[in-house]
Amino acid sequence: MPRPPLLSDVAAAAHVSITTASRALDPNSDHPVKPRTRERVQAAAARLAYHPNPMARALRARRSPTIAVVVHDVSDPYFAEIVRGATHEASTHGFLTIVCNSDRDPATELRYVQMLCLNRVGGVLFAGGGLEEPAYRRELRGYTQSIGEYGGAIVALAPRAESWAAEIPDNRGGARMVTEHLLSLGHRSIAMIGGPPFVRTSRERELGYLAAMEAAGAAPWVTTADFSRSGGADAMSRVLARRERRITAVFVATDSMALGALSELRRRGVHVPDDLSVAGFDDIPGLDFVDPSLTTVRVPMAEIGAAGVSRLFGLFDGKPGRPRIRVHPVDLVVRDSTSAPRPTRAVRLRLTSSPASALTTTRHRR
Amino acid sequence: MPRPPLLSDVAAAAHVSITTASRALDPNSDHPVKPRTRERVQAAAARLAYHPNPMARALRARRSPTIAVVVHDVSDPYFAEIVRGATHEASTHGFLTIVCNSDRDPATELRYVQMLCLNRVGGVLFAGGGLEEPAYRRELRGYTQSIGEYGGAIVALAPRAESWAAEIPDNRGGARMVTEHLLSLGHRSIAMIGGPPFVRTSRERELGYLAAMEAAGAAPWVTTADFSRSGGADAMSRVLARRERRITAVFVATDSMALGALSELRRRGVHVPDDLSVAGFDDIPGLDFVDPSLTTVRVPMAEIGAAGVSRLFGLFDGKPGRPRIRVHPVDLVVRDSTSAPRPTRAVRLRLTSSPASALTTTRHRR
DNA sequence: TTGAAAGCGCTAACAC
DNA sequence: GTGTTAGCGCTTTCAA
Repeated sequence: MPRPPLLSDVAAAAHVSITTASRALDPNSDHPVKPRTRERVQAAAARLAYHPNPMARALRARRSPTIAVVVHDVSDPYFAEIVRGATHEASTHGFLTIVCNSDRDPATELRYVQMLCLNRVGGVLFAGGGLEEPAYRRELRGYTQSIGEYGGAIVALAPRAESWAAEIPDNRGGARMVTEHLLSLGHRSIAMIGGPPFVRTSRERELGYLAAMEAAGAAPWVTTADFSRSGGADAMSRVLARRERRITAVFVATDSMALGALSELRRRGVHVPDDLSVAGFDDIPGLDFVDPSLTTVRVPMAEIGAAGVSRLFGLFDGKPGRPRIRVHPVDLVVRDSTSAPRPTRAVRLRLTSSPASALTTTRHRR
Repeated sequence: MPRPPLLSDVAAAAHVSITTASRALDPNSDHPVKPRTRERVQAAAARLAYHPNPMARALRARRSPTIAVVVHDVSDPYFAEIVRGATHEASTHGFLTIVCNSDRDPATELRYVQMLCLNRVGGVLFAGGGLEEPAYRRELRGYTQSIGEYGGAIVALAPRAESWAAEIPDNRGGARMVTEHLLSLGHRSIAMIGGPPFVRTSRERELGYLAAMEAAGAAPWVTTADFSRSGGADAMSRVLARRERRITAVFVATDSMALGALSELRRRGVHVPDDLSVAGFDDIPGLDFVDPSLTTVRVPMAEIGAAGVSRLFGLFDGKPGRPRIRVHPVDLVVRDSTSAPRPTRAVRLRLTSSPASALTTTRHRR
């Protein structure tokens, strides 16, 4: 196989100059080209199987046909799903997707963003939350600013302090919804295992929980953990250790932590949902296969990844899109890990007085 | 912030030509440069925070400082781990990593590889197995060949028909090991749920199982499924439906399928490991948190991803590395899903009595 | 030891 | 409508 065909080959084959060939092949060009000439060029290009060299283009356009996704951890199903959605969408635009795994380390993330900036990627998706730390934010700002200067776009897929365009799940609404589900089953004593307090997603989910609890006149109780399975397990121990009041249900801020929590409960012989109801958040793949299958809030992760990419392309074309922050609706998915609390006297009273037809209202959208 | 500094800025600041500046800054250049000049240039570069433009370099070098990983599905923990290992290693070399998600669709994979080829990526890691289909192989060969022609490297991370350099897990040895573990516990009637027969990884794992069974004089029995959880669940039904001979243990070719199999057993009230021992393969993250925790074969997925990238860099430097196929050792990880077989009677009772009562307990299956 | 000049493959002023 | 020319930012002949 000889060297790949160049634009000059096409031009020669069609008996036109390189410029004309370029124009005839560029669909976005508004420069006039005689229809017959265009045809000839296109035919030649097709015959030679010509494909423009993206690097030469990129050098000239000062921007490469790639987008990047910055995640905390690709092995986390939440981020993996986002990456899947994003790569798919990007490929439909003829863009390649670079994945940067920060390992939750600010320095690593910063190094990546610098490389992205140097490489003039078309756009960057920040899939996870950012630190509030001033030094980090300042340096990040420097890079993202220069990305903006050469025409690159930035979109956040989680709530952040930076005022970027964003495509985020309805964390607060979802948390309220799942808490209300628990309340409607008759639970009053509902604890929450939240994510790290300095992450905005954690805060939003906590706010939803608090709002629902307050509206119901129930007393909230929150403990936090990192987003890991083992963190969830440890937090669950803390919930169980609490003696002031018997907890009958726990809302866990992410499915990963909920999985850890479930395993801890199993270890201790606490039956779910009979002894304790547990609900998660995200609906990562495979929850149908755990025992008991986990009630959770479905976040359209892949769709959010794809929407982020679409947003990026919108920004290229100069349309910022409003609102700046687009919130994606989430669904409550009721499975087997939640049920009415075990009939202690007080609880039974409530159940009989209020028609708790919870299961019929399970899949409302917001 | 003004425009990023160019090599010409550095040259001007150091009072040398851009040629000299380029040479002074290039560590691989063997062209002589007076030490004092070099120092001056380096100082200027540091002062201006100069970073060479990768796109300009790439255009000239006809190769970009990126590698790509082609996976079947990033959401599959197996591939996600490989991606994690690969991106990490690539970043230590200053390379960015492109992720291509084929969705197990040959046409999609082919489109991606073409884009990679056009974009002159430095190297490509094929993380999954390939099809045997001639048309697919021919077209793929065309692309990979031209990748080779411009100096790009290719490495496989799973056994393939193509004669590329490869870094693969010891599928056969691992399968033998886990089957021997089952045999040593006293099992004789061990079924296997294999992967798709046209995937080499499946075949290798099956070969390991068969070898162990044969060596023990035990009769093998294999059924296959795609690599999904639901496929594993269905296959487990088939195992249980088998009546010719009582199965006491099942080796499942991947953890994902094993997870599906476990959920099916739970649904039917078959206790693991008392009624049936189950072992998987891969050791994807989170297996400690399922119930019962799964005995499996640990594949160093992230290490294989990283080794693939190292291999790529070795190939750049012209050292093919031998052997062409490097096999990574795997470990048996014994957890709670395997134990000695129960006395005959009890098992038969459970197995025959369970299926009917099972269906009532399922709710949300997809 | 240094520098001038010619590209890498493409796009876009600016003529004609 | 078409072509000529000048770069995008860098590396590498070739000459001095």
